[in-house]
Amino acid sequence: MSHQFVNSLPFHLNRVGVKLADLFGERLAEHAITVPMYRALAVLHQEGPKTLTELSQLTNVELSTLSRLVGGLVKRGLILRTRIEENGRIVRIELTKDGEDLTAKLMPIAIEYEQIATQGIEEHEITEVKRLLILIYQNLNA
Amino acid sequence: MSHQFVNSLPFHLNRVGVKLADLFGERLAEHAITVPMYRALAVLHQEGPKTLTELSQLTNVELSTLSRLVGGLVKRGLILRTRIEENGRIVRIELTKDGEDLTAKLMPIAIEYEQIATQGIEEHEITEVKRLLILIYQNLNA
DNA sequence: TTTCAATAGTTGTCAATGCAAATGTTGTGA
DNA sequence: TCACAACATTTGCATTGACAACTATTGAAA
Repeated sequence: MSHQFVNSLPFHLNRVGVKLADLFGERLAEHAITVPMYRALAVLHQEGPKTLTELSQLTNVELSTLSRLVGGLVKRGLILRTRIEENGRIVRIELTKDGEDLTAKLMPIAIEYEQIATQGIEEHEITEVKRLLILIYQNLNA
Repeated sequence: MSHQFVNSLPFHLNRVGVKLADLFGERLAEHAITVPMYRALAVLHQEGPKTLTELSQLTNVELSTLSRLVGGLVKRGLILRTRIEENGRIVRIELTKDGEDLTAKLMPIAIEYEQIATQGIEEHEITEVKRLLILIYQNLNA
């Protein structure tokens, strides 16, 4: 069978990814939060304090973009950014109480959209999709 | 189980999508083509002439962005853009010979990356992922 | 038919993004 | 310990991209 762009994996991935981010982004906007911001908040909530580089890798947000994004969240009192004592280059990024509270309010919205997305699909099928997406990611990084 | 962002479907989708676009985009850059440009070219190649709105829906590129993107490709002689006779509002967008030729050269690169991405994964598993991504997309549009 | 709403596309403006250069800090070999 | 490479983050600058406003054309109601 010849290659058909509109049936390719990248096409389907992009289409779903864009749509999901659009919908979720609309809802986040009510809280003056963007999707990349949410990614940062959610990772910090789940994984605890991180350096900028770590956070960049975990959120797939480019370093310079993330640096400014974090700056904004610091100004809004949602994030704390401190140079650590042991190594003056490294920065420790963590949620404040306000940041934790806001993230806790936003997570149900994320869950809601994940539920909408996976309606009528078996739990084990979603698990399988995730497993394959992890494999694909590993392939791309090899 | 509590919701874990770094195990959520959106997380995996975004991660793979960004990585794939990065890698493919690097290769396209040698031809002065961006990923959104390639999407437009590939859709036109596969589906034939389209209006701007149709092309926007098929490529998931925003209208105003696409308008300028198409403008650029017209200047480079890869695309033809003509107002149709029956309806002066509508624009007919199609590949030129040069556009067809270039797209034919780029498609193997897309196929190459799809192969890299799916290495070691069974054909039927990829088919299944695509099927589920289509379902998810439908859920999001309902 | 005339007016007004709807449609299709383009352009103005400004925020978001990313690369590359700059800053500041730590590690390392002579 | 001194010079310099490597590292972590930030900032300058130029591009991209999106929303909203605008233009042009068509359809539809009065």
